[in-house]
Amino acid sequence: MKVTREQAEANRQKVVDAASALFRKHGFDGVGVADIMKAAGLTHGGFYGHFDSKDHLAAEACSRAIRRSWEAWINASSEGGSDAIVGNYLTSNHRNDHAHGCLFAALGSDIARQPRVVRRAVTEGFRGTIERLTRLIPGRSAAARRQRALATMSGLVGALILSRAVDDPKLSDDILQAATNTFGHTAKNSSPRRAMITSSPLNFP
Amino acid sequence: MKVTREQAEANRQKVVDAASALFRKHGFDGVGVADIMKAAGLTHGGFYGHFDSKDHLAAEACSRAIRRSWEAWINASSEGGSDAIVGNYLTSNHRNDHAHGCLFAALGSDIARQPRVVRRAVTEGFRGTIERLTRLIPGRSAAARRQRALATMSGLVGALILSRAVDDPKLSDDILQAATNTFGHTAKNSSPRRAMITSSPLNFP
DNA sequence: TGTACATCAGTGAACGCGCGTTCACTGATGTAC
DNA sequence: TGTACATCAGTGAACGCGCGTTCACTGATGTAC
Repeated sequence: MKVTREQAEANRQKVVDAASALFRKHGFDGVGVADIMKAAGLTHGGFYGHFDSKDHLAAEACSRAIRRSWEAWINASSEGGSDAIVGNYLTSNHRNDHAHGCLFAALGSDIARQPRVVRRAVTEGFRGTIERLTRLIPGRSAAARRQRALATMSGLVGALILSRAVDDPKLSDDILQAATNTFGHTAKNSSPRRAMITSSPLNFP
Repeated sequence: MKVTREQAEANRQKVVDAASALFRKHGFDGVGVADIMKAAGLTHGGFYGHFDSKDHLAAEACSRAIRRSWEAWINASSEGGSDAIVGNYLTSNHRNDHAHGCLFAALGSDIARQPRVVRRAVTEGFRGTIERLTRLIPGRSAAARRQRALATMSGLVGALILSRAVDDPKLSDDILQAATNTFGHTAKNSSPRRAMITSSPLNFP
């Protein structure tokens, strides 16, 4: 049955949103076109009226996931600078909620194996994130700030991925804790601390 | 046709080695049992004489991949300490050769979605790596050294994953460079450098 | 040591299933008059 | 504004393919005598 043009556009957006959550939760190969359409309240047959292929949807879903989540973190952390971002990012809430968290952490090692469309979308999303992060980070020169942004990003993404990979909750917490202390506090050479990592002041996106 | 017991055991090892490379290169879902057996010079039918399931092979392949590669880096870097490890790890050779590189970087974000056997194997491999890394890293207390090991590991894995995800070679190099400067040099607050990242003194495992 | 037989590592066809994609169809929407 | 028709968003069956796994079979190995 046909549907109004606005409804059709709204349905399209629901599909992208559903994909953006499901891909992050189950991986690109762990979720099918039919699953995504079902989550959006539709049937799979109509998929190709909206998208050229599963890969094209994946590219859109990645762009949106990156923009949404990082915009929220960066906006919420604009006053606290990079330390606030680290604190908002490295929470156990974020670790436990793959579906709405950082796409680089949820799908990072898969992206290198994805087709061109997806990699391009992710690369642009990454570039945008780094640009905004660079503005928030202190440093003498623009180059120094960008370098710190790139390194901080690496530390955050790596820590979240490892904390999720590991089977032991204690070890997982240790990883988040170590990364929080190392990347989050300006005083870098401090000895281990026991800051709160169990929840975030920001209910992350 | 039957085969000597030693030959059978050798074949089994070849399968694990093939799997360890192919999984890192193409992902768990990107390679099939038949592909692995073919790479080991066998046919797929004999697979279940050696392994209970694809997942059980994956667990063994992960253990071996982690042990092999990290033993090599740590042994080769034992004199230079953590700086040497960072230098040996964050090379463009390593970035370009997924099949023989760090398993955490190659499959990191997939591991959280793998069955128990695989996650357990990876967790034990990670623990072992951190223990050895902790011994190499300077620091006042054991806790401080372990914290530095965990954070350094996060930085390395994250940087390699992002440098592979990104579509633009220049940006990819920038990530490796930033991580090398940040995690590799004891003088942490130095401004950006142009150290060589294009190749490693060690032809990594 | 030599022979006869049981064992079992490896082979290749087959099964069942899920996936990405296609397609004929439906019926409400949008448009021409 | 009202009517008749064309459009097209969404449906659900179907197709082709690849995958993990099973199984009857083969023939060299290992063993009992």
